[in-house]
Amino acid sequence: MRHFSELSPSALRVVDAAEDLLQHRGYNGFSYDDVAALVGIKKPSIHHHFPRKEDLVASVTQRYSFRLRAKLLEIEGRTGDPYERLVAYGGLFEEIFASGGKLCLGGMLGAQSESLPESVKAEVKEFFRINVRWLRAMVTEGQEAGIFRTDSPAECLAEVLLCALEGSMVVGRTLRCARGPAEVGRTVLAGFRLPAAEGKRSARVTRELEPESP
Amino acid sequence: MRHFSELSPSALRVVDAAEDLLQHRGYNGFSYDDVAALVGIKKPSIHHHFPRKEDLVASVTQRYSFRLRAKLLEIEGRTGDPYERLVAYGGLFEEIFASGGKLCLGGMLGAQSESLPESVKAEVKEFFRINVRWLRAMVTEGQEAGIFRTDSPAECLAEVLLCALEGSMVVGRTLRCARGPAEVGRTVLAGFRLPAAEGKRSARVTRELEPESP
DNA sequence: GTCTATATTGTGATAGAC
DNA sequence: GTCTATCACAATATAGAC
Repeated sequence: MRHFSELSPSALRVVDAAEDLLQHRGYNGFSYDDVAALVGIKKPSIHHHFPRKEDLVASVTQRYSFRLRAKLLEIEGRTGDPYERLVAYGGLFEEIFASGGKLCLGGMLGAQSESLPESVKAEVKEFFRINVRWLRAMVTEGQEAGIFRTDSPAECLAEVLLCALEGSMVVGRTLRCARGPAEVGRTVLAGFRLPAAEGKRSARVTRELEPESP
Repeated sequence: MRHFSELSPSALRVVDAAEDLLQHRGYNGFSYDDVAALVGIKKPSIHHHFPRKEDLVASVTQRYSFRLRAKLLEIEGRTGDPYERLVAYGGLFEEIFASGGKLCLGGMLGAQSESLPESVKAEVKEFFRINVRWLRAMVTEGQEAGIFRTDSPAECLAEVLLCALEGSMVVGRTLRCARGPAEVGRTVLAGFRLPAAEGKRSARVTRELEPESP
């Protein structure tokens, strides 16, 4: 697959439109006609940029993961405290959800996993791996700093936060009175903290993240 | 809509097949032909029982909620301890997920909410309401018994557990190494408990659930 | 209740002109 | 890059016989 950084301006507008449609309606919930209508060109022009739907959605997901990495880096630059970083991470989900009730692209495609072409499934898997890897590193820092519980492995706490945030969008989309991702995230994180750590900040915040290649 | 208890044996087999397809592939991920193939009859016979897809899926969801109510009652009969009850609740999600990687029907349809007919959306909403109402009652009992944190409202903790369990199926379906719903549920619940309450059981377990009508 | 046959529309995709 | 025209097929849905 061509990397999205090599896409033409027109192709990028197609990716923008497809991303929005995907987050609202899922893989089987939008058509090339829908994309064409949003972009303001005709259906065959979409096929010119992305011959198959599979190509288009894989590109959208690839860019989505790239942007996630940038946001995680931005959070790392904003604060060194692992707890604050995880709160900010929940803010990413809140931001998406508040922007018109969109679902996380990973959550939407993950739910529809069994209807997806392999290439798309692989991109979704990579998206979740990026999340879990980063979260695990943050939780590990918090545990080593003595502010997080250690009765569960870091990876388990990491996945719990991810699952709760993904789920909060699914439930919140249907149940009007439901909490948003930000509040769900804060509540989950409160359960991670050791009672003695209330108000405490991490002493060791400069530890580098492990490199991304497995 | 006709109540599912009045459905003929043939119609029930249609509902069975549609439920399975819905949990695997979602609303736009299956067709009347798929249902017909599973049941072993032809497409127009499906239309005879459920004229529109909307009718079929609404019936599936209605029955799904009914069965949930039965399972919640069964849990209440099994143990009086609110913590144990919530662990058993997580077991319901584990059971679904372990049964061929199915998603919770509510989670699947909730994600695709914006592609659903109104009648189906209403049934999904009711499904989530049943969950949250029951969970809130259990959490409240745990709080009053002094085993759960009270720094968050019962409804907030209730929604966190629901969201984490729904999310665990979405993430777990894509990420092979992910925790299952049961472990996610137990980890969330560990975060609900007050440190002093470790090993403690609720003293007051006979409180009735509030009636279902709001 | 089930079937064959058919209508209608939508959808992913291609050919080929500009 | 974009278009018109078109294809092949799948999907929801209906008519009417058995």
